[in-house]
Amino acid sequence: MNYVVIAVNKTQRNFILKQAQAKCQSLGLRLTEKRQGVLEILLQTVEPLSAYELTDKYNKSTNSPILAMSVYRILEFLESVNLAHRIHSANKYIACKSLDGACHHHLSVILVCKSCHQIEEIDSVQEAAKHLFKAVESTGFSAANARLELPGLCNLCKAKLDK
Amino acid sequence: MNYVVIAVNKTQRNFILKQAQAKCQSLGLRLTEKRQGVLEILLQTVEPLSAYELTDKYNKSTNSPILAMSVYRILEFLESVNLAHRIHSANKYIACKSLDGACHHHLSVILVCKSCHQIEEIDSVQEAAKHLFKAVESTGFSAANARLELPGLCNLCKAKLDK
DNA sequence: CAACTATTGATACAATATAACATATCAAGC
DNA sequence: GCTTGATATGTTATATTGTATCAATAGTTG
Repeated sequence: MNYVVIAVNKTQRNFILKQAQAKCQSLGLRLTEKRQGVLEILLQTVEPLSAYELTDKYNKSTNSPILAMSVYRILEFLESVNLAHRIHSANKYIACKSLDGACHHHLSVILVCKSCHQIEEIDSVQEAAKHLFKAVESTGFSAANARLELPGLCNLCKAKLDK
Repeated sequence: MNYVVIAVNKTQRNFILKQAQAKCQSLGLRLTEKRQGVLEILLQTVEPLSAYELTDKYNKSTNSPILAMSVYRILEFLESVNLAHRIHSANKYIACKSLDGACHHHLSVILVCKSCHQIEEIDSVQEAAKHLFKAVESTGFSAANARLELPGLCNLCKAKLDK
């Protein structure tokens, strides 16, 4: 069972957006128009986007443009409520596409393909991740609420390289 | 048992440098003077350094200065032979301070303290890391030779915050 | 409405990283 | 030794990513 998907369709997008709205409200925060707009673009996009790419996409899809500066601020906000993730190894950003309320985020695992640069956030290794976190915490380090970026080769690229 | 240390003394540094020399030689590669110089500075420094900080330190300690461009290239080289690691979440670099031949690098774990920004590369969670990697690989993704950056709070900072 | 806070706009700039081409150094074969 | 090819470094320019700062606007609360 894997509730995290790569490409979300329109229905899923709207569902996530509604959940996002609810989440912000329950935290006493505002998912403003611009913030929602940024999140929507991230949700519509399969590959991770840099802040500037995101800005461009945003401005091509609207007549009230936004500045890169604001996008950075909005990304920070979205990250703080776990609606978006920053991929440090690529300096890019993705929407969290979990459909089940984003409850696993304290130890989510993100696979980063070195060849095609696609990102996949997987839930199916929760158990193993939990063990690793426990092992780490037994050293005295608090690794709570961490995201794990795992570089490697995805299925498709491996197949291509095998040819 | 933990063979990875944070601060290495002069004896350890020389030992690591010798191992590094041997390693490069065995790979048919050259650990040139500049490359060794960069590695030495990384080894002498506890905190991770940015490429530019590294350049400055290098140039303060020599009369044949180096350019940031070269430092980037050298870091790339050192990384390719696992003598240095890039900390993506900080855009900084550290020397690998493993004293036992750097054999664990296909799944090393690096702890990054969000408060003091200290880095610790730990070997003591090998088993748990191995399991996680296996779980990931069972999804079809090849995560071999990956480094895991784990953000969190280190022992010392946790103690401080408890006060 | 007034005062306050949160959000966004706008400009400037810092920090990080890479591209492109030139030059130097080293090792191997002649 | 000399040439040649490969590797390494120098040099300059520029791209990319991210932050600081202050002004303006929108939303909220009394």
